[in-house]
Amino acid sequence: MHRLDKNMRLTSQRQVILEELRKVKSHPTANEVFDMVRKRLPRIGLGTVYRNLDLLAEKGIIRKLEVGGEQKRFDGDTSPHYHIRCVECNRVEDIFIERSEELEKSAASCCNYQILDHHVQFSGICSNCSTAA
Amino acid sequence: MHRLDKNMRLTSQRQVILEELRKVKSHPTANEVFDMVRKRLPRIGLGTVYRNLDLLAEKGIIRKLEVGGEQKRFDGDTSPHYHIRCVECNRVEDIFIERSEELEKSAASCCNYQILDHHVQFSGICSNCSTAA
DNA sequence: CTCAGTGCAAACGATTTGCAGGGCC
DNA sequence: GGCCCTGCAAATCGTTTGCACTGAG
Repeated sequence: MHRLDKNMRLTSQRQVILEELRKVKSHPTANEVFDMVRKRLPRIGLGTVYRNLDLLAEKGIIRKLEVGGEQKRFDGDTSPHYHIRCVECNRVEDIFIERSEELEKSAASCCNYQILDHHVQFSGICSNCSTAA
Repeated sequence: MHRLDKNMRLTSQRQVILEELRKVKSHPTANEVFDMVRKRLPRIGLGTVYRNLDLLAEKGIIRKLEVGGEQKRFDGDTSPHYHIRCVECNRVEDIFIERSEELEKSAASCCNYQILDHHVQFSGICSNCSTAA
């Protein structure tokens, strides 16, 4: 685990949630994480999964994605990158293109916000779905 | 109203919802639209508001925003533009910078998706909140 | 007249929360 | 031993939906 707050305990639940999330590249929902983790910790509760995902995201150890659709998704990879979502199957994948600093500059010059961050969200049709159609 | 489908009727509810949405630049949630519309049509139901907002968005007459936070927001302005959300007060405002076609090109070359669209979502602190803090 | 659209209320799905007990530090 | 964290279940919140009725075309 990265660094924990002084008062943040290293419980087995927290550890397993983080391990499982880092294993996959699928940007799972809380429920999917729950299912993954449940195989190793059968008695874990869904509430615990939600609480830990939120906490880990707050600490910057994982990333919480707001990529549209109904459920939030989580990403164990915190390196800067964008995302694309398939409008057919809702799969979410990484887009590793260089973060555009130009974007924040242009935005800063046309509104009076102190800009903190930006994210680019692509949508499209994945190769799987385009062959299926 | 723009153009309607052959089978899409021009009800007063639909008309008022669109009018009210176009009046504001605040990117209201469904509930906020409901409150705005209710002043003119006191007996309208929340379900009707949801149904019409979804329908209008589907037809491309308005835009449905997935900008993070819990509720979806709606934008009566369909011209291409980005958005910024204040992390303090959750206000959402328009960012009228040129749409970057470069982004979609770079994304296309690093994943095998047929790219349909992209949206840039900025986050920051609005002038109101930064003076208040 | 017909059928898309409505009001209403109940249903739903994702997420949050209260609480009593458990286990990390 | 304190108190953060857990499991569990009930509560909450945004949104959707079933149904009988209404009104636009």
